[in-house]
Amino acid sequence: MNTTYTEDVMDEIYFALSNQKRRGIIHDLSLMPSTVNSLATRHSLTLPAIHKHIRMLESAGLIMRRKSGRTNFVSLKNDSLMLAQNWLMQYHLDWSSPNASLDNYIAGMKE
Amino acid sequence: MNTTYTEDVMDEIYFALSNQKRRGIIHDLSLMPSTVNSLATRHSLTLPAIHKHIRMLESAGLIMRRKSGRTNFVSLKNDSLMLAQNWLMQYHLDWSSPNASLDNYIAGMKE
DNA sequence: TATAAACTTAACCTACTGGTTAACTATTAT
DNA sequence: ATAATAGTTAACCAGTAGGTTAAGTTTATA
Repeated sequence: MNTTYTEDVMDEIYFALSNQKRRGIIHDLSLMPSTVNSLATRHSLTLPAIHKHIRMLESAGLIMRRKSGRTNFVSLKNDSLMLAQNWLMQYHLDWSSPNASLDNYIAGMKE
Repeated sequence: MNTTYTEDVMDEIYFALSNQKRRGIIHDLSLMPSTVNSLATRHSLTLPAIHKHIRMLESAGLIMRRKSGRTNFVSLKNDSLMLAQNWLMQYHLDWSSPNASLDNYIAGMKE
């Protein structure tokens, strides 16, 4: 099983989420779809700038676009967000017992 | 309430997660704490290279280090992972109804 | 038909990533 | 005391991010 493809996608997804403006865009879109122009205005970005963010988000599979006339409607696509979350979820298991293990480990090594 | 500090941390966390090797390191550490050398070997990275990854992960609050003699033990720190997950969680609410909203939205705009 | 609107693309810039090799520091072992 | 181990730091490099301004394209409007 080759997991490299998935890993590359994960890289893209997390990178897309690593920018406050892009997280803001995702937040906006979680409330309702929007246009490129409207997103640019609300996030105080020029059109070329928002364009780049949108392309990144789209390439990561986090959003989708649909053209209607000259207007581009952008909306959230949930699949990739789920992928990111699923990865994080696997480390949720033992969050109840925080960092106790390190001391034990070091103690064990010193014997 | 100023959320900028938290947003900057979020940037760091997600950026840290946007690299396969760093995710691999986190995975390793989720199983047991490790040393810098051991991580370098297992991920086929030179010491300076792994050092940079570790510094990023530490700066993002995802891991912690403890020096014992000349050896550095690295272990997972769960707080930041939780922060990242919490952000993703808020978009989990309506994942049952995927992308139906866009068509409705466009239809609404066209009236 | 001419103009405006809504993007898109190109070219440019500074800063940072992720790796390298080489040199350095601090601790442990012979 | 010398040498090996474990890690850090510095200097370098190609590639990319995230912004800019300017120019181009497609669709709607007056």
